[in-house]
Amino acid sequence: MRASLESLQDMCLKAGHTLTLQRRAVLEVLAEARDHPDIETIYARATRIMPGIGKATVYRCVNRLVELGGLQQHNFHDGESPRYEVVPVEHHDHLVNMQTGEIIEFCEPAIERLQVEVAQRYGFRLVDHRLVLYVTPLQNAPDTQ
Amino acid sequence: MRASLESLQDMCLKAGHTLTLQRRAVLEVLAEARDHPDIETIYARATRIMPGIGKATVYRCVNRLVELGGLQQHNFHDGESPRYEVVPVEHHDHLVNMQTGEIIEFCEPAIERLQVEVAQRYGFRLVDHRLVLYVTPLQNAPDTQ
DNA sequence: ATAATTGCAAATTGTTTGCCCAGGG
DNA sequence: CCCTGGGCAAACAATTTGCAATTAT
Repeated sequence: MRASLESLQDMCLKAGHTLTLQRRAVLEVLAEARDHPDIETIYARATRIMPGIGKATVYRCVNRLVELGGLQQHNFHDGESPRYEVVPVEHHDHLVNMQTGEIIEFCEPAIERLQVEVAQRYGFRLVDHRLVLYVTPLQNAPDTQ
Repeated sequence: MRASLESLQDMCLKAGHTLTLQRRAVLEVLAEARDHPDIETIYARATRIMPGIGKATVYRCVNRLVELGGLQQHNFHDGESPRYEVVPVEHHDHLVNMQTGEIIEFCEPAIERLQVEVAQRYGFRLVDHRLVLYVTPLQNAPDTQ
């Protein structure tokens, strides 16, 4: 479950932003994405809804959403451009299938609890975290680089 | 515990690389760093050991080390340049003090075990993972390291 | 109306590459 | 000596910004 298109629009309006056609297009793309797209992909999809939209506009819109806290930036792959995901209502972490690039969401409460514990052990309060598991399918017996 | 300067030098020699003065400087910087420096920092430190070293040389050397598997790249902060760390002998994860930027290493075997379990639950084999905890001091900042 | 926003192109930033010379094994 | 590798500057790629024209409220 992720934030709806309406809640993203609300967020923009509350921040005093105008709901232009291009902004609507980007928000729609983001709200419907199930695959953690990068800017290039978001741009391509937004172009289908709003032909002629500029890439700079997409960058600006995405960055604003991130600042507003409605969008999360991920760095799943070193050296590649960041991926984006509308902040989910219920938290989850990610599993990256290195064979296909597919990204799977999961949540393991036991891990979440342990993270809080570790932070406390060092005298801190856990504010946020990133956990990404890089995996390969079990049936294949791929390399062990 | 991390790989020693000597083991890094060995790694380069075995790969057929020359141990030039500038390479020695970068390796020394990396072997001695305790703070996950970025390229700019590595460059600055290497300059003190080997004045006149070019930034391109630092990039080349660092990238080669990463390819050889002797150096790890981290993306602790979205939008900032990557940080580097000599591959540690024993695995650990990281805790980022958001107040100071300090990076603390930790290892929680229970979390490690659960990660393998989660991967299997989805039909995968865990190849690698990234876990970063973003934290703030509870009250008074205790010492670590 | 009027303040925000767009598209474009130019500017930045971070990183890589081509080239020709220098130094390590 | 040969070949890797260094410095420099130009090339690149990704992202940001300035600006005049445009659009939402």
